[in-house]
Amino acid sequence: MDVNIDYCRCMTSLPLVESTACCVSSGGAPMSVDDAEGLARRLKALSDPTRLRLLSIVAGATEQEACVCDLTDPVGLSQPTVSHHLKVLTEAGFLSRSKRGTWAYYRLVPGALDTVAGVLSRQFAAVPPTR
Amino acid sequence: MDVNIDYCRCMTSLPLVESTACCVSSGGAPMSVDDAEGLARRLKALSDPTRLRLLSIVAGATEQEACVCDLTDPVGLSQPTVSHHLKVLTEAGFLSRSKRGTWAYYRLVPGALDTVAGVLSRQFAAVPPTR
DNA sequence: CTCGTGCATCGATGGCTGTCGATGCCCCAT
DNA sequence: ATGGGGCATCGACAGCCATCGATGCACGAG
Repeated sequence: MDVNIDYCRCMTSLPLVESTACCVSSGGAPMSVDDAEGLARRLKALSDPTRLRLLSIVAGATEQEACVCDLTDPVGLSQPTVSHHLKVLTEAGFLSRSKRGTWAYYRLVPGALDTVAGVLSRQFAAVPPTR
Repeated sequence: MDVNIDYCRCMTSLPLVESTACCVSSGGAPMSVDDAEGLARRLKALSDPTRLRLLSIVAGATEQEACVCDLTDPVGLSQPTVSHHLKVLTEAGFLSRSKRGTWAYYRLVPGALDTVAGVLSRQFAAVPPTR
């Protein structure tokens, strides 16, 4: 809001005189707002110590599968809190949930973490000054 | 707090009777609390759409370098807010700051994002049931 | 020296979020 | 049918955070 179009004064400064202007011609287009929000939402799901530990426990569990009762004690939090974190991770696409009998089993979604890691590596690769 | 050691009843259930126990023997040790907090802190710095866009603008800028006045208009936020975000990214180790004259130039710290991406890929690699 | 400019910091504020106890639902065993 | 246990949801609450205007600081230009 209040997008004051007064673009840095880059366009009004003399060329070749870099010491009097802080111009950046931005070789590549910046990340789109939508892409940024999507990636940020997934990263936000990962940016909690408890959730990271839950993921690592599930990843290291037998058959890469764990139910809620397996997770409350290792992380030392209440069952509602653990359920909440698992829901966040599931809605972010990192865990899948399958209910069998009275238990709800969570497992890693294959490739979900690698996808985020790949975006982090690629999206922000510094473009060498070859252009 | 209140670590009630009542470990799931896994150890008290009969072996081979999987349908009456939700046991998980957890092949690999879960992520340590310290590691989880450290990674979570770095991911939290990345889990904001504005900060992701700032990183991408810096990455795409000429010489991979940009000052604050280059960044306020593209993201459409006030200068104090942009300064705040840049500080967060700098303290998390993703940006470096160098002041030249009146301008403060920010640039990507080489390898910082790749390190986080690598941890995400490796730390949670599903251990195949080979043990 | 003085003025203007780029930037960081401060204080305030509204919104989000991690946590818990209480509760309700569903499924299984008896 | 009845009881119990696993789990999700609800409501509440405290702490954190993104954002802003105002202010202060440092540096360069005149």
